Amino acid sequence: MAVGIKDLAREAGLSVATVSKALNEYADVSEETRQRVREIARLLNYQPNVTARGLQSRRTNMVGLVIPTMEPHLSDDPYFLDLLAGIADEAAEHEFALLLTRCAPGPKERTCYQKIVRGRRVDGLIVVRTRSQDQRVAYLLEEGFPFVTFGRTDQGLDFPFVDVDGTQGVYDATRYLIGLGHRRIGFIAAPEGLMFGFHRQEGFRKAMEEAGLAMEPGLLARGDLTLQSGDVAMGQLLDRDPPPTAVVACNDLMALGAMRAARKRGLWVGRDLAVVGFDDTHVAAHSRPSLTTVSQPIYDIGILLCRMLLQTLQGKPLEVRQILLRPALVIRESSGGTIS
Amino acid sequence: MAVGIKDLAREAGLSVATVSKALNEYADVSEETRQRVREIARLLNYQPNVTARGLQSRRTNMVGLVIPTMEPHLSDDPYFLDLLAGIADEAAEHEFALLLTRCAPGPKERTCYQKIVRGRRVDGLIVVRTRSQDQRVAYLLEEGFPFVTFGRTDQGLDFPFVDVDGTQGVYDATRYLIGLGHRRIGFIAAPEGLMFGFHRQEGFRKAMEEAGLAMEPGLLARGDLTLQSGDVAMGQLLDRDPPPTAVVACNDLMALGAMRAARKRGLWVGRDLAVVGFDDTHVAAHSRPSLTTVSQPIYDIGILLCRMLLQTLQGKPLEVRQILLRPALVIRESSGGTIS
DNA sequence: CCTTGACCCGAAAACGATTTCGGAGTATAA
DNA sequence: TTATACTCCGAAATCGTTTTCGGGTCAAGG
Repeated sequence: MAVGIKDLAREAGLSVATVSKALNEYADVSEETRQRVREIARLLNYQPNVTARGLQSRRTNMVGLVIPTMEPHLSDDPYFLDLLAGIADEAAEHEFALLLTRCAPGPKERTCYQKIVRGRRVDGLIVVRTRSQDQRVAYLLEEGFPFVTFGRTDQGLDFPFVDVDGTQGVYDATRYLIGLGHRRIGFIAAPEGLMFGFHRQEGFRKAMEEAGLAMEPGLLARGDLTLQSGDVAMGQLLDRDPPPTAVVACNDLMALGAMRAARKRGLWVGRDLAVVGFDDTHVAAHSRPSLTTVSQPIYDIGILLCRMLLQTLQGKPLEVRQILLRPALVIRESSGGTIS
Repeated sequence: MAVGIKDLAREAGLSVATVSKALNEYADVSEETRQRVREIARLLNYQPNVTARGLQSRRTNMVGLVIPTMEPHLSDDPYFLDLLAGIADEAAEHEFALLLTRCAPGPKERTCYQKIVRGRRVDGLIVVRTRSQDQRVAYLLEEGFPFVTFGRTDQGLDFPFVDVDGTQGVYDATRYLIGLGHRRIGFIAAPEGLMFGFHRQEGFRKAMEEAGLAMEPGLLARGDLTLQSGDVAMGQLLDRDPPPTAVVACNDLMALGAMRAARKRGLWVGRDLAVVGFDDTHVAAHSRPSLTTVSQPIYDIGILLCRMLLQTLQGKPLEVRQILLRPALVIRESSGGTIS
């Protein structure tokens, strides 16, 4: 059933070597045989065995991505899909494929990466959702394995990355709220260790400090990025006396949860209370009230990440190894809270 | 840098053959050497080269999935991500990885599949979003390549699949609307050729027919599954005179678009007008008003699909080759439309 | 006529593992 | 003592390509 290069050789009355060279644009094969071989290959629908070719060339033509979420359901992070789309599209553009795995952060993670790296399962990796002390980055650097990350880390290592300036984003959002007159602003943080959560929180701190506003510990809650946790966190914030008049959440999902919690208490978000999120996922635009949030071009980031990785795989050094994108504040209904 | 089986052999003073057998639980190697080899492998952090192993075993330990959407951004189909998660999780469970590609339906599609199949890039494929005359299914069957689909087709071919009974789902939803007193019910259909769209529309037709209600052509609009197209389609429906009092959309996204269109015309969905969707994506639960929709266990479907595929790859015949799941109507606010 | 070079082609060695098969060594039975 | 069986181990083939390197043919040049 499967037709190999030997079949072509037999059919053409040539050696496999010549056939191989004919198909791969070698110079030392006559134009005539090249055409003949091509024709036969077309007729027999020949496609070279990727594995064999990979063994010989020591390349897999695949980039890998390990999704590091805890929960089985991924839709909690809707932006992952757009990121994947960007990566897959750019990869396809260069005849690469995307190898997808999932592995929760933890002790098994190292093994997972070892299998991929030492087993040469892919040519390069894209690491997402970086952590402050990221063992994955350290490991890949130590192995000298090609990779690019989405996000920076906090361990003083040098490696190529693309990141969104979360500090700037949340800073802008918070200043906007302050500009509206808000003074008691709550913050729903991400789990500790997540680099993007840290940066975003920094933006909040900075904006508040600049405005001479105290950051009450009581106005800082922490969630785990899920909608439910945003609901719970918002409940804690609203229990304060006096409660905040505005709340910044570390991501859209928690912002949505926060809105739900407010609603349950009879508060009208966008009037009694302002809420802003981060990510500008599709839900943000179509929730009621629509969510004011900070937008990052996630699909394009996927493209960018993949492009950078592929370029290093080709041996070409990157002109720009580290990219920090400035996100944009998107103002919608949820931030129209009254100045209390 | 890379440590191969030869390195282990040299280190252990054994032949590569013995080392290989020691690591692979062969009987003809003494317990003592087995232990020693294992220890050395552990120390050197040996991981067998996946490509070489694959060439020998003629298996890649990968399942493939080609995403067949037209648009670059995938979030239009939020459920894809959960499906991927299910597949990836189940694959990981069996030491498999998921190879992801994207290829829009069209003439290039066949080439894309040929490369994968004849190039033996993966051991088996998962085909999603089946079409009535699906060339992909026909091709895979013709090649005798292992695959499972999410969705049936309309070409009288026999192959393993998992599907959700869209007819039943929309039937239930429509009957529910009829039960509320609605008589003029619109339908926003999916692009032609998509099998799930056909089934869902059938459910609508059946319910209407049973209730003795006419299916006016003017109350049938067609979208392309995006939110925008739902908006447009709803516009057309509301231009009818008299307009429908309820609308069933083929998926949640178009339902959301429909709600937006209604809102733009000053209609209050859930009071002036009923809208129901299909999929029960996360947006559905958190839109305002929340969306009444038909729910399918998409993550579990991913698990199921992958499990079926892996089982056939192991040579075990499937006890159940074709699975039709019954979806559940989830009643929320958007269907609370007045009986006109 | 011999040499040189250009032009094609094929034998064979990789790539890194697995798997077959035979052989050496030792213990047991005749 | 010899035959037999059993335990381990290693040489070599294999998977399907690519790539190196040498050789054969033929025309042109000396």
